Amino acid sequence: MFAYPSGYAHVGHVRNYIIGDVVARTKRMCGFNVLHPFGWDAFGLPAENAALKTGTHPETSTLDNIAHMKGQLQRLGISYAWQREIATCLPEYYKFNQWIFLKMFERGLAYRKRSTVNWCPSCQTVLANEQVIDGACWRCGTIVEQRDLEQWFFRITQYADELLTGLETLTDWPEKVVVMQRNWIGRSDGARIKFPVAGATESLRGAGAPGLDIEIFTTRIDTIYGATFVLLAPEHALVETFAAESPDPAAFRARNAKFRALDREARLTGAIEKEGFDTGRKAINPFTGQEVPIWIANFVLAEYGTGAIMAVPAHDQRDFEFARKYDLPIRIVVQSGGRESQNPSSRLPSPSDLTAATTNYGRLVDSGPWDGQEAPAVVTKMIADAEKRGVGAGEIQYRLKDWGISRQRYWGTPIPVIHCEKDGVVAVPYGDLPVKLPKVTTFTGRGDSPLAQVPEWVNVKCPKCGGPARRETDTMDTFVDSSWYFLRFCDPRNTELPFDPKDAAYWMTVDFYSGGVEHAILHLLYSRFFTRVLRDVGLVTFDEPFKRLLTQGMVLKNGAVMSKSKGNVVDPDDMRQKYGADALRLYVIFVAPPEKEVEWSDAGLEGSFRFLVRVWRIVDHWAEIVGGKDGRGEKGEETIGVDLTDAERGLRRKTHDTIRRVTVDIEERMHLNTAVSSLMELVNKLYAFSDGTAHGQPTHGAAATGRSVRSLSAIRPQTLAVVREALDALVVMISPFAPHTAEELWSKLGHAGGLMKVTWPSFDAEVAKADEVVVPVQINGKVRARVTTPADITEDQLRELALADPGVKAHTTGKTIRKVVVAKGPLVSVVVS
RNA sequence: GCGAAAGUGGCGGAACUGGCAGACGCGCCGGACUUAGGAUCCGGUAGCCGUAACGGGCUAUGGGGGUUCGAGUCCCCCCUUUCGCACCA
Repeated sequence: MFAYPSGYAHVGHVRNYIIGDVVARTKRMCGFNVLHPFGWDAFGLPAENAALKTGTHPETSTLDNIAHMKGQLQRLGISYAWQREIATCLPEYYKFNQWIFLKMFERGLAYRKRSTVNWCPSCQTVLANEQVIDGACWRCGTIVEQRDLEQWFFRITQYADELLTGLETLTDWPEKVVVMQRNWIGRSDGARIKFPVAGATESLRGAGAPGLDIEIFTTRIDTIYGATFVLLAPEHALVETFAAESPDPAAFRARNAKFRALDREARLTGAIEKEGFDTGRKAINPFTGQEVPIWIANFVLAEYGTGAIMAVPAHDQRDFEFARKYDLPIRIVVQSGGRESQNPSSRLPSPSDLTAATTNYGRLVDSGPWDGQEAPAVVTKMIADAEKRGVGAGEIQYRLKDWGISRQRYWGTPIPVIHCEKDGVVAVPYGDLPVKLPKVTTFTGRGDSPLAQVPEWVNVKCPKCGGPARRETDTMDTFVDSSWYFLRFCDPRNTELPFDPKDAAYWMTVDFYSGGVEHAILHLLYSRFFTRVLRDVGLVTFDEPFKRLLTQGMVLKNGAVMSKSKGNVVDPDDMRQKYGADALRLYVIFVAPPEKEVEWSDAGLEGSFRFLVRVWRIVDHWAEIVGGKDGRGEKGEETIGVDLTDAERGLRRKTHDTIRRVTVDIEERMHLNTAVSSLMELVNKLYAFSDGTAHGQPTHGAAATGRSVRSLSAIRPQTLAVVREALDALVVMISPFAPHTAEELWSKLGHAGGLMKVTWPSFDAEVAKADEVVVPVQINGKVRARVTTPADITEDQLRELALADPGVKAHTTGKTIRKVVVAKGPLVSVVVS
């Protein structure tokens, strides 16, 4: 588990940890060697922002917060391997952020470029595309601005296709997350096609330039005969060229500038009116050979594809609207609907009758030599044709962009490079790692990198030439820290490598990973990327880091997500003081399945508390007789199962059936809430078995005497064995949920040594099976009778028995029996008429 | 607009692969124990209609169709909610 040390954990956070702990404890008892570690995502803006306000250094506040939250988790009895605790703000950790960065730099996976980036004016730093939600900063919700900056990027796009195909192997991930990642990566198969600019003059081409082409990207090359104009993004490189040679360059530029401004606004608010204007120039459609006008349009995105498109108004709704608005030609080249016409041209609607674009694939018409052919076959052929003629080629586009990791902030990992006037960008030698964060004490929040204020840190000698040089003053996005922390857990104290590959091979991959859906793209995509990079570096041998993913629901209070500012935070420490850690643990598990959102309820917590008291009481009731020194052992195990009364057999069956259900619920289905209800049923059964004698206040051991109606000598050894079996199983199975209570009860039952060494109970399927079953009999689909039969009855016997039943006869006499179905269940279904 | 998931008592939720809908808990009602009970134990609790009695009948899983001996579960249409994507050419 990994958490941002905000200072306090509320029950929403804690729910996630409890879910993990239940699984970890169960697996441990099942004999697995479980790695259940905890770490701190300790770098980040909030600590630095707090420093701006309060003057407390981020390091101080972060370490204080960690200490407090760690206490909260420990008090809840979460069984973390604290000896493997890590914190990303420590040089021992971030040294390897830098190490990995250098490996990526060597491989060309970390690079620097100037580009337009998302700038959050409130956080005073840039954001990756993934970190901009609806045009706003993912952290503070401020609308982002665009800035032109020189930035470090990770070349995640190099792995785009692998990240996409890898999704298919993630069968234990929620489909929702897989779909979100697939959409984010956004692969489009299409073609890049050149539309030469008609009549390109020497001045336009520039001296010796090969020719002036507009390259467009399309996924619908099959509609290219319907491409009746070309649209450029306002940011397209040719726009300025066209402006310069236009009759009124100033006006041209002004109109375009309006689009660029509008375009940014549109991205933030949603839809805008599609607008554009004619450049006055023409391009040549390389398939039809016809000249088509070139326009600039505000809805064409510069950052996707080539920043230019061929417009096919008949078969693209956006182009259609644009064409109608500006009265541009529309040419239909795909038959709509399909089968209604064998004679294509005769039934085509007239373009002027169209009310909307038809976007279906279908038989081509009015497309020269391609007439009558259909997608997808024709798409392949047309791309091949374009390649042959040198006017284009097949191309795959991704929506995914490279990951901008530079942050102009202090509280993060320094990027380990040095800028030398002579040698340019030089990597810090591995031997000089870590590049430690200098102690900056004044935070201005100005938006330049705080590290730049520390001259003795910034000014260094170039590792190559020894000349004067400056350190990079940006720090890394904190998502870098969290992209590989799970690997560090395998070998957290390694000083030479991020981790020993042998340790990673032993522990990885992560079998069970849980967190909120908010990580569906950001963290989970970056981690998948890092894992592949580290694979290529040779540190791991697998592609996917997380085998099974659970996206757990949030805990709401008064219908809203808990937050300090809303004042609706439920503090686990308060609840623990009132009801105990175990009741809190049990409640958050029982209230709903892990992946569902829940509304916090004190009454529900109280119910869980009551259940634990009830467990305590029933164990306490029997403890002395069952757990006493003369009770355990001699009179015990050899007699179990032999010569039992109905009630004893019933309890035994319930015990074994409960073991089965709870085991399946936790280990396979992750239905932790129903595992608890099964345990509740077992407890109810134990009360019924105890015949109303187990009541009164919970005692603390000896006081049980006198309340028990039966003395030890009056109890059959068989009874004792059956009860002991039930109580032992109950206490062990409840221990993942309520470890403290279970531990206490375990010793009450006379066991020496704690639960840590106990193995999970196993069940006997034979015992768990009922020996008599009540079989419902349906007549024409309605249950009309029930027959009681031995469980091992054959189908034929059951059929006869059912038909002979008086209740069934009442519905069948005088009618014809059409059909009798004996179904597993079992159930008998009779059809009469 | 596109895509996905979900919709079950007063409430949270069960129902595993198409097989007795409502497990378990909360709440509520009743009983026992008690000077007392807001503790505890026992029992009841989907709705409607009947009965002297219950082992009675009907209707019920957002609405409407369908497949099936049998549908909360599968298929089609619609409604609502939540989430994701949103000019990606």
